[in-house]
Amino acid sequence: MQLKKYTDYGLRILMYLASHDADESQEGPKLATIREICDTFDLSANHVNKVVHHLGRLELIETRRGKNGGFVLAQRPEDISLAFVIRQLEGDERWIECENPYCVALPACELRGIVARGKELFYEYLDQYTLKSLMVKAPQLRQIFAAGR
Amino acid sequence: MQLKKYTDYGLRILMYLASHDADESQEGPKLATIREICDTFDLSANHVNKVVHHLGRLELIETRRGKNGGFVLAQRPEDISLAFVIRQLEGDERWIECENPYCVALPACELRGIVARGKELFYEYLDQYTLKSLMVKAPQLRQIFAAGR
DNA sequence: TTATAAGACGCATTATGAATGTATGATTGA
DNA sequence: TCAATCATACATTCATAATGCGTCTTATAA
Repeated sequence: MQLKKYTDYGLRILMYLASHDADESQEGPKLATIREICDTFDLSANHVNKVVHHLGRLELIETRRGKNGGFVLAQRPEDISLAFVIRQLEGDERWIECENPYCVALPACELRGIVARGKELFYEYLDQYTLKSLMVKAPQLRQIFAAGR
Repeated sequence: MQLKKYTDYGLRILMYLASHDADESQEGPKLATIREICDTFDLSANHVNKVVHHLGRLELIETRRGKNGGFVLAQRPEDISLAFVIRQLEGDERWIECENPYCVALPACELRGIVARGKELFYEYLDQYTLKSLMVKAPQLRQIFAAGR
């Protein structure tokens, strides 16, 4: 019972972009690249590649291919809900599996509903927070990220 | 992000025992056996073996070795918190991993605390429920379990 | 006291899925 | 056209959950 690294990477990428965008507010945000992210967080390019692609499909970031390509946030940090990001990247599966294989107790079992409601509470809580909530210490983050490249 | 089958099995075993105990209220509960559980839920004996052992160490059930051995609930269903059972069987790990490998953003990152709090909310919610809460449809469960053997 | 039925428990193996890697295509700018 | 960049399919590795096996210990009945 743990979030996937995949999800973790996605959140880190968004934080990186949020810090990056704020940085260059004058002349519009410069595009970040997969390479940059990998250098900063010491991650595998292939994996980050996939997460970036996924974030693009979710329209959380805008990607641009070709030379000088890259990506930026497609929404304001305060509009990106952590619940949404985590749910999407995790895949929003059931937290407990009752069919497949089928459990005989299922027709009379209360557990499924209880766990499902607990899960919803988790996400409702996360829904109070946005990418902006993660940027409370933005100056420090900018410094960390700048040092990494 | 899903509960382990191990945890699931543990909960099923407890439900089985709760239904079973209530059944024989006259002359004290008869011992259930691993074989019975396996037959009822169609699970592997080896796996159930381990879960039973674990439940015993947690003092949720009393086990008896030797011929005519088996196990019964060691506490009343209303005293067995679902939060406790799930936490223990899951192993109560972090839902997000920030060190190991270490993430550069950690010193300025808000995510860890947010996820940790969400996790606590999940368990606080579960803490409202007990094994007894799972037995709302006890008669139906008894019937299902009886048919299985 | 012996045979047997039960759990205890360590170790080995298998299965699953996350994590990572490789390769190539598509797109864009210089 | 070339090089940089994301897009995407496919393959491989690795971690660990899940399962299996064997043997020990304990308790009871015959």
